[in-house]
Amino acid sequence: MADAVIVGEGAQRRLPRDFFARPVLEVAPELLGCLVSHAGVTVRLTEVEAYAGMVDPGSHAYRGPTARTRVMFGPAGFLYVYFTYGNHWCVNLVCGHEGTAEAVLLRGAEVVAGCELAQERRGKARERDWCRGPGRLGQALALGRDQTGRDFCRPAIGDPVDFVVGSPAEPVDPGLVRTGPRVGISGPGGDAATYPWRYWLDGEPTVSPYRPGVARKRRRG
DNA sequence: TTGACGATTAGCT
DNA sequence: GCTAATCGTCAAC
Repeated sequence: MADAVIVGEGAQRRLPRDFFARPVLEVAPELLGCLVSHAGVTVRLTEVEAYAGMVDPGSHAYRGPTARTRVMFGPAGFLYVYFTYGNHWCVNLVCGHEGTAEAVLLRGAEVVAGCELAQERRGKARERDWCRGPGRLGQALALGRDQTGRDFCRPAIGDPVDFVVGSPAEPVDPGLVRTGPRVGISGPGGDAATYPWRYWLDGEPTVSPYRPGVARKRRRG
């Protein structure tokens, strides 16, 4: 059953590449409620953010491809995992068409299977904080540098540690979907901070707290 | 080769 | 509420 996410007695189908190969602003809200499984833990997404590549000053891809961001410029259906603040790994799902560098950052989720593993990885954190924030989510799912570039639309043959994005176990009420400015954005465009490209499910305790980006001095040069 | 910065978090007041 | 921790990345030198 490498082609599905297992939750209890149910199995949700892996989302196909066609699902991700669309404009990121269409894909991102539809990911809410979807199941993500990796390394023995399955979560239900409650919060995501869209990043629109080279036209988005808030995106890592804004300045064009680098060794780190190259995977974002490839086809949809691959993981972009980046390291930040000396401690944390954050995971993105590459979307859109090749060359557009669009991606969805997974920011918040609820653990629905593999609770013991998630708790072990998250130490003494409370259950609602296991995946509350992109760094925590990455830790609970045991994601790191090795996962960048992984094709999550195709079963990992011979690899017991698969990464799967599956359809929701239960339909999501569209009336619960909220949008707002993205967290921590303070890029050179300024306006990027105001784009309402953060999506979350209203009332979910696993949605991370909003924090505006801090204004910084211009980099030298 | 260098050093400022960061799509954050945990811990403390 | 505030801030230290921590290190990969990338632009500048």
